[in-house]
Amino acid sequence: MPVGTIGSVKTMSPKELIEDTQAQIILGNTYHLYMRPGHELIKKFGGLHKFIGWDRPILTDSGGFQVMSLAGLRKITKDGVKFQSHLDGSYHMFTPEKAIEVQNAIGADIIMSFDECPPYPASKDYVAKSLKTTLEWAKRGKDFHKNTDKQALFGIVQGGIHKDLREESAKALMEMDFPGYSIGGLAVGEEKQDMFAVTEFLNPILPQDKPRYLMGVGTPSDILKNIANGVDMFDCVMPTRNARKGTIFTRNGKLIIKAGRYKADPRPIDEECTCYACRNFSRAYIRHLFNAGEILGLRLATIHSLHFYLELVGMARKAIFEDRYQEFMDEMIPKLDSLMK
RNA sequence: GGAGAGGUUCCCGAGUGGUCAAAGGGAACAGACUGUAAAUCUGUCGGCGAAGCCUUCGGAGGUUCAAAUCCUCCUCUCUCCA
Repeated sequence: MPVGTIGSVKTMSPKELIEDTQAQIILGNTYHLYMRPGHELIKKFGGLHKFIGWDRPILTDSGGFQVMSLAGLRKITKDGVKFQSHLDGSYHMFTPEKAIEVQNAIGADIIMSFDECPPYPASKDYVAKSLKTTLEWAKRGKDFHKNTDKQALFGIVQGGIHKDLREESAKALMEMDFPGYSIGGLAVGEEKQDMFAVTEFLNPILPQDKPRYLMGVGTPSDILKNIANGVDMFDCVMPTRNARKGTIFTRNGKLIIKAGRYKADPRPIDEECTCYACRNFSRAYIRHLFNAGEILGLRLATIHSLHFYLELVGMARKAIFEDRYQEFMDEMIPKLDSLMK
């Protein structure tokens, strides 16, 4: 799922997302859309789909991630989180009910419980306490959410890298019976092996017939490995953010387009790729656009990276259906996170 | 022809006796980025393996313990006047 935090997958029009990257669903963010332009305004426009001109599914994150990423601007209490706006310094109270109310107004198809995403490292005591709060908030949010026919509310499994806490979290949420389960609090600085250990551990615990969404992950190889651990859905800013900063993902590894080695390289970003950027433009040209600060460079890099991510998971899906996923991973992973030289 | 200003490390540009291998910016080069306060941030940027040494501030001499900085001549550029 490409990430469009404030109602826009940066540099991409909905038309490009559909035609050039094959995106089926995108993300929005409750905290950011609440702060600007405001959920009431979005509601007046008939919801986020209409406001941004996107008629495919949308998933909104609840603002739980901002509890961590805006740590300097908020205070957590049992009732919720008091944020100080990163835009104008004004104070705003987010409660689990408020997060649902805002998400109801925004109108995404899949919405998230309000959670605390604990930082890493954090003491186990802290993670346990935070988890308890997050579970209470999940219950409160679920009780508050009435629009269940049109908006599927997911619970978020927390618990850091601790298996006992993860199990406690998953089972408590399953008791509440959500239509889908998110796995949060990973890829926040812990060792990769710890992240994979958590998804592997949760795989047999979470229900088979409900989607599992690993929040905020990740690199191409992270995604393939977590698919092997039973994850169905991913979102990550990496393909878009890194593309804008000149690191482009390909099936042969990361390509840093600004590197001098591509100055006169006539090849496309990826010779096997069929995306718009690769069909029409050389590495030399895209590098030139980046070095000259031209917006088109950011756009072409984003088109390619999103196209690649979505193609990659499409290939993974196909490999699963053909019962050769392990083989597929063994072939792809060594290349994916290498640095193209 | 006369008067004045100036030539600094890839570029622009500080620096007017020692703390200067020389501020700052740009360019260049290398990298980071995981539920987006991000078209951002970090590092390198004369040579040698570090302490240190060597070469460098238009050119050639000179003064001084010490010169990018002071003096002499040469050379080139720019501005104004004729």
